[in-house]
Amino acid sequence: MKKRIRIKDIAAQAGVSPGTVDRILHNRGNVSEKARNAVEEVLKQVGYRPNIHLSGLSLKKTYEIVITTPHASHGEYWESIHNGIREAIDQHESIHIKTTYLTYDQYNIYSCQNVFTQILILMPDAVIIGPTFKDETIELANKLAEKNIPFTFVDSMVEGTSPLAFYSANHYICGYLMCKLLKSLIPESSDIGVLQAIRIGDQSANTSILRRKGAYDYLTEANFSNQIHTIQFSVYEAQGNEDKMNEFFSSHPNVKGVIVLNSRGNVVANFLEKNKINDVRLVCVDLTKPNICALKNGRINFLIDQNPDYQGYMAMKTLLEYLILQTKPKVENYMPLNIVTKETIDLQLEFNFLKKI
Amino acid sequence: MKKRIRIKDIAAQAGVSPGTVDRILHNRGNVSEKARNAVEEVLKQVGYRPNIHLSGLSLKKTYEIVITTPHASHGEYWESIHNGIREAIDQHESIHIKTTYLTYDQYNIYSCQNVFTQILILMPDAVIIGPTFKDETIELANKLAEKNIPFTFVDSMVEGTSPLAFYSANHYICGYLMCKLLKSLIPESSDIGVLQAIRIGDQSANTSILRRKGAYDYLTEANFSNQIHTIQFSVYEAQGNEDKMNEFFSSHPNVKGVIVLNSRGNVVANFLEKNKINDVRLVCVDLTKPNICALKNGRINFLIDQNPDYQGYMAMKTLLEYLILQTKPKVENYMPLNIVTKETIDLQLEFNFLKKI
DNA sequence: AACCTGTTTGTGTACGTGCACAAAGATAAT
DNA sequence: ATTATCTTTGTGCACGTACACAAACAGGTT
Repeated sequence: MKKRIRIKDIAAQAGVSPGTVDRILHNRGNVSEKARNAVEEVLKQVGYRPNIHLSGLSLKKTYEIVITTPHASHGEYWESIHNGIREAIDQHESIHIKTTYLTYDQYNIYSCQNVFTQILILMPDAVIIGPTFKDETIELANKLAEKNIPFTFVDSMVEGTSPLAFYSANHYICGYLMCKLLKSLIPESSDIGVLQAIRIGDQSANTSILRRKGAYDYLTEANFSNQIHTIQFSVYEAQGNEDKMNEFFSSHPNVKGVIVLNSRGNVVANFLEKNKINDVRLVCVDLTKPNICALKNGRINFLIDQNPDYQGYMAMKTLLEYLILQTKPKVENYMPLNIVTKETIDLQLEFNFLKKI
Repeated sequence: MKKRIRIKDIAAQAGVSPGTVDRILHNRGNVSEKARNAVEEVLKQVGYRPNIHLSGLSLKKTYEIVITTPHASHGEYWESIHNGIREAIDQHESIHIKTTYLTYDQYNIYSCQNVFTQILILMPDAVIIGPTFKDETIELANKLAEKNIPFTFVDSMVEGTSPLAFYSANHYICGYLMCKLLKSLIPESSDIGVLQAIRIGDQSANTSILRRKGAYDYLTEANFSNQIHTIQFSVYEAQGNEDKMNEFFSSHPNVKGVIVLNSRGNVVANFLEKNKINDVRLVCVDLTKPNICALKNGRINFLIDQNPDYQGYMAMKTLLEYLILQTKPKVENYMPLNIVTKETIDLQLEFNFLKKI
């Protein structure tokens, strides 16, 4: 049981006052070469780890942190990320934090541009970004970097930026896995359907694209010789989707398995339910309420959880520790992909809830 | 952004001094009815949540906590539980804790009895129990309850005891799930093998028994009409096991899938590898190094993770919060059962590691 | 009333850290 | 040498909580 090392101890060992050590630890300047060297020498030896909860206790500053993601109302996925962020703040209650949630319409590029402009005006201490539009995100990232404002990504990473860290599912592996699981559920002779959303504008950062690539690569590797059909899907027009699925399933009767690359798996599940199509297996992503429902009633066979709450939690935690302790985190962080079934869903949900860590 | 409520605030509102509030919060006695009522009234209204990290700061007491489990050397499973326990202690660094690890041989009842006697002599402030022998555990639990020493279970719960909480996988569902997954991997016509360890003595708390029940119940529900064969397995005699498996697989050529109810799935995997049996699928439990290896090389198809590190973490965290803040936790806590495959294992491992929460 | 005894209440300090402010040196200008 | 200015260093307080100790009160006995 080794004794914890304090600022006071370091000061004594280096032959200076605690104040001087504090100035060095926080880069406040006004320290002589001599003192700096002495203290840094000691620091190297002892491996000082400050206690963030006590730091917060006497910290005067209030940190302003902006969180920008698609509107949470567009799905519980983003809500979970927001919950994780709040959890991290709760845990660091001794630190004064002012959060501003600036969400945008993920299907409207102007909404996103507008919000990103606001962020730069606000000049926050840090930013959490849930990206959608690639070019806009890169521009924001560059401007933040210019101003030395640290930022983290949740949900996905955008190439060409230098975040403090990102927390994302590995969407490629996710797609790969979905197809592998689906294959184990359907007859050898069956075709496969791949459902994805239609997007307005060009956003190549899109998670669905990575998932799709993973899915196709799996099928290639597994020498899948039957047909693969794509279903395009609009997020807005419910009736149009109904028609499209109707047409799809009647013209492709040999499709016995479908993967849904976005979080709207429940729409397909409901369609199958309504039309009494009982021999089509479904593998989907995201533990949204309707998806959970469809998993429980057996329409969805496997559901992949990307741990959005944990993403948000870590994105915020990382920022706070960087702001207060200058801790440099691991940059690339891929979430575990949890495979959830009818049997394990309740355990999974309870866990996520009590992940009050 | 609601302001945090402090002891001082409560005191002011109740018209007493902070010292009095403190006495009430910590049941130190010597408080008049009048003062107690006034303070408890305020407490009801404001919902005071003390900050455990600051409590630790001025706490004089050193808590002695005993952890008793099977030897960690018997498998990385218990080591993971121990790691979780250490993690919780790390996080509450401001609290003075003295831990004593008293491990026993899980195949030797005398070893267990011996260790449990020692615990009672030590008179610790709290105990974490990883149970194996049912009767001995019940006796220990009763004696601890008599002395008002709180305790938590990890790995499994023993009926007839009243722990502060337990953190365990739902072994029944685990077995059920294993069979369900295995079924999706093998031909319709295949038989199934169920491998379990031989135990010395009678321990009906055994996790394997619950898993087995789950497995059989699944097969019944799914109207499985082929044969189910049991393989008995000794943990000690490696050569004997080799012979047993040899006999088993040659006399049951129609077994194309096996579930292993204990953590030694890798033994079967290695046997299949060595004997070039390529058409038998395996579903196993626990992310031990050899199991991970067998998963990666494709011999094990699904591996179930019971989150042992999280069990240990919560078991310790719960005790600390009870000791310091008198927080009464949720008693029954079943871990999520994570289904891990070749594709997701690396993500899962990285996550467990950085679960530095 | 004066004293003792036991109960109830209030006050003050320590814990580790951040930061404001005072003190002490150092350098330059008069 | 004195003063002013700037740099470097040290000191002390606040934060929220636990706990030791002192103060105040109540009741009973002489």
